[in-house]
Amino acid sequence: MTDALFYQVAVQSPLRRLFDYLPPREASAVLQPGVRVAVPFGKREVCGIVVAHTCSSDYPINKLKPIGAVLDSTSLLPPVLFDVLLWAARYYQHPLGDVLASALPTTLRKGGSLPQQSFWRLSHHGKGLPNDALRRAPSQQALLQLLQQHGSLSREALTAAGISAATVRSLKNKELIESFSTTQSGQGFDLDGELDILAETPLSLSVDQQAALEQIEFHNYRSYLIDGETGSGKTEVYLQAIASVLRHSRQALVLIPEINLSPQTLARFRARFNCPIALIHSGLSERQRLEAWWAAASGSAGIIIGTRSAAFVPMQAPGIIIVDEEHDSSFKQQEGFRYSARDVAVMRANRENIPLVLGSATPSLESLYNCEQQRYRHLSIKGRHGGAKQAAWQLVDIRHSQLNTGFSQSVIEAIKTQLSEGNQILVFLNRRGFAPTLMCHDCGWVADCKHCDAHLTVHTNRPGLHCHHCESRQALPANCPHCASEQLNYLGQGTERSESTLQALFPEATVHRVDRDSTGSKRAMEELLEQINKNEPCILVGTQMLAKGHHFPAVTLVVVLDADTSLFSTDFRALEKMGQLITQVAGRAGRGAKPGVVMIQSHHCEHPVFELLSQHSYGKFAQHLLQERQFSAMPPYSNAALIRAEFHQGGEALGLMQRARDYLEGQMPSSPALRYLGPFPAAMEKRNGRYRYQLTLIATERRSLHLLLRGLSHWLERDKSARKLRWSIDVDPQDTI
DNA sequence: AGCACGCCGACT
DNA sequence: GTCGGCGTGCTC
Repeated sequence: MTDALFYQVAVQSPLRRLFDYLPPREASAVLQPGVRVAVPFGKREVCGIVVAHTCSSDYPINKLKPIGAVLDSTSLLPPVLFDVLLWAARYYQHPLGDVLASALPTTLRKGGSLPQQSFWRLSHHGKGLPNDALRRAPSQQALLQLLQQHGSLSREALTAAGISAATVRSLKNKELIESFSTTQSGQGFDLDGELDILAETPLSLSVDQQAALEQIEFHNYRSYLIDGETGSGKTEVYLQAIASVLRHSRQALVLIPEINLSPQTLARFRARFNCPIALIHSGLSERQRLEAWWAAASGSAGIIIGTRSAAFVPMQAPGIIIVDEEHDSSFKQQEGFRYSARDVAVMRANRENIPLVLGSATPSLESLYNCEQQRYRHLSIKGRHGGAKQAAWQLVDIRHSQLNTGFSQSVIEAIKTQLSEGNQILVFLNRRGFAPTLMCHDCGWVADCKHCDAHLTVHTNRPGLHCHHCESRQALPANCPHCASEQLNYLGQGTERSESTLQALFPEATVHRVDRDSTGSKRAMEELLEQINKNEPCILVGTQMLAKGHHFPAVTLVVVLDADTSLFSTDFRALEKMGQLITQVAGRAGRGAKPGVVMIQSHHCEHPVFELLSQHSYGKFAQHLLQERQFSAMPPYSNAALIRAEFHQGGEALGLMQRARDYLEGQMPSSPALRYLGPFPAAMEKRNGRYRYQLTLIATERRSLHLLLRGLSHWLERDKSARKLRWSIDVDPQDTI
């Protein structure tokens, strides 16, 4: 019993602990952290990941089982990334097995192997042939000679050398050659035979761009926030920073929001660099995902562009991480492992000792705060590169005014003028469907969802009543189900209604609707964008899909139909999000000599945020919000966590949250430095048939919050009644507190 | 999460 | 008589 050896293995399960195993029966060197192993787990065999080895185990030794097969000779996760994953599991209070799995494509998670490449070589028999063999079959002879020269060649290399599949097959049938496969190798990215990494001359930089680029230190960690309005040329700074990294044979990781990678942006990357670019996003097939992941991990890709999950992709030689549109909420995963890819990127860059560049025209309050605290370096890029003029803002007070299904007279006039001048108009309304409510005029009955605390939305395009919070749908009734009246009224407006209103007002104009219903598929969206980019006069009506990432050079008028909903939201980030959205939309208005106009309809035009935003100063607006957050000691001036519970019977979920609060207060009593809020019903108490409650923790000290959450996660895991209902811990939550 | 065991209703 | 509903318990 001198040199006992046990392995601590993480398996994908909701249990926040590791499992001890005996070494595999077949002797091997000590397994390193990150190596995948097949282990017996309950009644099944699963793929686990070695986390550590120890010389003792708390578990009864006679109950320990040995590791089955060892799946990797070396770890798939480089040590620094492995540390980042361990950190993330602790920070977000999530089971390590799940966290480690998020760094692997599904194939590898389930124990599959790395992409294999098949090669052909001479068989034993083939090696013995004289040089002039097969003289009468020239193409077969050519293949033999190639293999004699090179030893072995991949299928692709043979095709490139002009060898047909038929030739290969004949030699195989004669048993002169044989195939074998190995893991695709990829040491360092291939410049495609070019001498320089650059495939084109970079654009010349403005003074601000140059200054920003010069601030970036490439050989150590530091975070930079590049703050520059739409069109100021952030992308060019990224490209030139990436070029420096590639010249040192290091890789660049670029994180982008979901759905945000426009073909134009990708084309720009491809045109600039002579190196392979790996794309990692949700649209990939499993095969493509594995290939892209391996291109990053093996080092064959110089640039990796990906959405949230790419924050965890292994890299052979990381050189820089860039997070574009860092304020975007899609960087935060909203279920399961609730991490923020942006914050993970900061930690990863820190551990890798490489620069991190965050970019946005409308930075998050968190990042601005970090600049204030000197944790990030703030780099501003001013002025639009093309010299386009700033958009003019116009607040439209709609109190007392006659609205035509949501449109004020002055907005209608403005649209008419812009159309007559051959321009495009963008109408923004954050509500899908035709009308958010169906109500009986005679008895007041309202169409409600059976499964959610929400009204059903009237849709005319795919006619029916749809719930926007669960899957439920039903036909549009002809009569009130309560009093049989035929007087059913549509209250309020969604994008479908605005579309038909605009079409009625401007029968000769083209109206495009852009929302999840009209452009469900990627293809539909691309076609629409192509149509819009012909720059012919038209009206675009849509939800926030319109605001994200796309560039519409012919738009000269932007209309925000309803800015009021965000002013009175229970979500403490609603104002921040509204300011970001409106600023982003406004940034797209105007072209060349034609300045844009932004019209905002509100019942509360005197609200200070409009004043701040309309002076073209997102910065001042953000400062204002930061002061409010500081005053109320909310994030980023404090640290928040949200404990949620849901169940089809409300009482039990609420009861659990109440007991969770009691437990927490027993650990650390409430104080100004540690506030407990709730448990309260969630913003929508019942959703999809489940009753939802939440408990909020707000702490000035991150450390004490984490200590508390650590205890709570174990308490919840041990609690018998908690096992049957769904609960979660959300660190740095995005939504309602 | 999976997967088993376990004890009560409508089917060949 | 059994197929199968999902409650409850466990995984080194």
